[in-house]
Amino acid sequence: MGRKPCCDKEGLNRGAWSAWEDKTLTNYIEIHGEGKWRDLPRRAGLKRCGKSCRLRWLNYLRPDIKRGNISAEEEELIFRLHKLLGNRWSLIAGRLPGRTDNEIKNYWNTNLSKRVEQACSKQDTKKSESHQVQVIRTKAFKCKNVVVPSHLDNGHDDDQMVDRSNNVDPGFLMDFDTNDLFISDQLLNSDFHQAQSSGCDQDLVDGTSKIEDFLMATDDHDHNPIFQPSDLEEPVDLNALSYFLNSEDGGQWIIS
DNA sequence: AATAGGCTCAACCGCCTCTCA
DNA sequence: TTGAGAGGCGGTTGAGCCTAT
Repeated sequence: MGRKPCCDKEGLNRGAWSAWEDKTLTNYIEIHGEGKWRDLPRRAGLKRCGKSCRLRWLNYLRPDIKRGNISAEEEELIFRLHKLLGNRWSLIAGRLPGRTDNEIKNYWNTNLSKRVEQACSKQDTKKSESHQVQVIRTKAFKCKNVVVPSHLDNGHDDDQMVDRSNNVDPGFLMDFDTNDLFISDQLLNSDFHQAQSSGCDQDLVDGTSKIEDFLMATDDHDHNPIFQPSDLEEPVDLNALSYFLNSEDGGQWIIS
């Protein structure tokens, strides 16, 4: 009944890892390499679940793990990537050498999320005065070429649509059911100078500029078959974004 | 010095995706 | 094409540490 557990939990150690277990796992992986996690505990002589071994190695024992405080630069990058990708911790971690998804997730939950909440409450106050950001977002979703799937375009007003896409940049629509990302023609036309001159905040301009770079990079059809001009009427899924982030071009624009 | 409450982060859980036979 | 198993992922938990009283 139900799914078979990944391993027999009877007689297995749980909780914090001992120094001996760490050493045993490290020695085994140094000799035999990563992978075959299910068999690894038995082969290595560890009384642990394979998943537990994998997690311990990836999050703690790997030699390239960077320990210590997150730098201001890393923090800025996490902010930007989270704004773009949402809670895609592994994707975010992929852009921060030596950092793990678990570490970034913890850091976000304990530090950055609070600051974002504070910033949002400040922004709400600001919005009630000028409605600048709201206007820009509404414009984005009213552009004629916005790709809106029929099951989302069900008569909700713009505000509700914006609420669903709060974790990505304005001009994007995130379908949380399918994880598809939709882009408005405001961004496709790259009218960022207008957005800038209209007085929207710097984060908005930075966010849209990043996506402009993304779209320009994906114009290289030979090297980026995932996203082509003919696809503009189709949703851009996050795998495409992931592909870009993991490409050389992606690294350049994130780091620069 | 004792302790209650808050915080951090390693570890676990369960679901999802990918791979391969 | 399909189903089982392995790996990967994000959310959650709880032990241990820190801080305020």
